[in-house]
Amino acid sequence: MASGERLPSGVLDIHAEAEPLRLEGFLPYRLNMLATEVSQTLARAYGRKFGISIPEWRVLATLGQFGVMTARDIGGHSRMHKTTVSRAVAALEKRRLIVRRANRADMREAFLALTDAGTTIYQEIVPMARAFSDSLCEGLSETELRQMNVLIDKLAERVASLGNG
Amino acid sequence: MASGERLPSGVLDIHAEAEPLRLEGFLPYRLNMLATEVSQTLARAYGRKFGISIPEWRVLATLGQFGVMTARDIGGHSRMHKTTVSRAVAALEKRRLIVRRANRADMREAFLALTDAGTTIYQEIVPMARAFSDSLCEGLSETELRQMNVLIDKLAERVASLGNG
DNA sequence: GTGGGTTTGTTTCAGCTGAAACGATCAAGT
DNA sequence: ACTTGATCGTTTCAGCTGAAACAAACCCAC
Repeated sequence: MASGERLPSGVLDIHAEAEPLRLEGFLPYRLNMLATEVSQTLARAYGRKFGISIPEWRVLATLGQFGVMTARDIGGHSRMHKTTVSRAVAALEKRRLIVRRANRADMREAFLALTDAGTTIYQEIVPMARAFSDSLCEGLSETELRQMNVLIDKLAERVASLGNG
Repeated sequence: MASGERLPSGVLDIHAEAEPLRLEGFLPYRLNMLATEVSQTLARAYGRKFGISIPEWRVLATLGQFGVMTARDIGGHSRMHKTTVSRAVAALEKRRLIVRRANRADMREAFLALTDAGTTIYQEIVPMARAFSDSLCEGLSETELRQMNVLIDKLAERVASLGNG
């Protein structure tokens, strides 16, 4: 049976097989393909150039944006698992791209911040990331871009409520 | 400096720091967050119920859609790495959800197809996946949904050309 | 202050992933 | 037929991921 075809009205086809799912038209699948491709293409770019993994880039990006943060807050903002953050932070600290300073008011956590070297790399990656994003959005009108962001927000809100509720 | 603010025209601020990147407004990041959340929420649903991983579900879905295929074609259509396909196929075959039949015309490859048990599970997952997708798209108008698909296509095409060219 | 429960961050461990090497098969040229 | 090179699929191996266990520090009621 062709997609979109209908049974004669009033007839319930209890015994018919379910219509097969066309994967390439299935929104969750389409979203995931696109996002994976986008993410990996960008990651290849800065990975080749700076030897930075995705979690490491996210830590750099978060610290570049907010200045000083704890590992917990970095994870919260960039939605990374605390173990992922812990390892990315350890790697970046070893390469002296970030520093860890004690919080005397709470010795469990530590304040993290970019070093000068870290800031330098950050400021090299940011234009690369922006150029990539701009190039990606080339061909989308201003209206389409706004629409895309609205749609992402709506879907994100929806999936969050599906996951929890 | 606030986002969107401009320097006085004619002035190049050679020495100014680059504007920090707002991660939560950065399209590649936003896309990835959304897709990951959508994918994992759906995977949790059929994972809990049927003990099926994402690669396994993709193999089932591809075979459910196309009937008989080789591992190579499954990977090509669902964009999975050949080792991922190989392992998903082995697991599904062990559970007798798919069968492998030799291609006498080319003994390197094998024809794969759903068994009755595999078809049964497939036909149970499909409505669940459809319901999830429908529920996700609730709140999006027909127009917005069309627009979303147009935008995904445009971005996918664009990122493909960025990756290769 | 002490004990019980919580929070921050690290480590351990088991599972997943993909690059690379591999065996088997095929196709084409000689 | 034999060699060469490509293709299909599996296995190996090294790296990444997150759940769970853990240590250290915190908070608070008693």
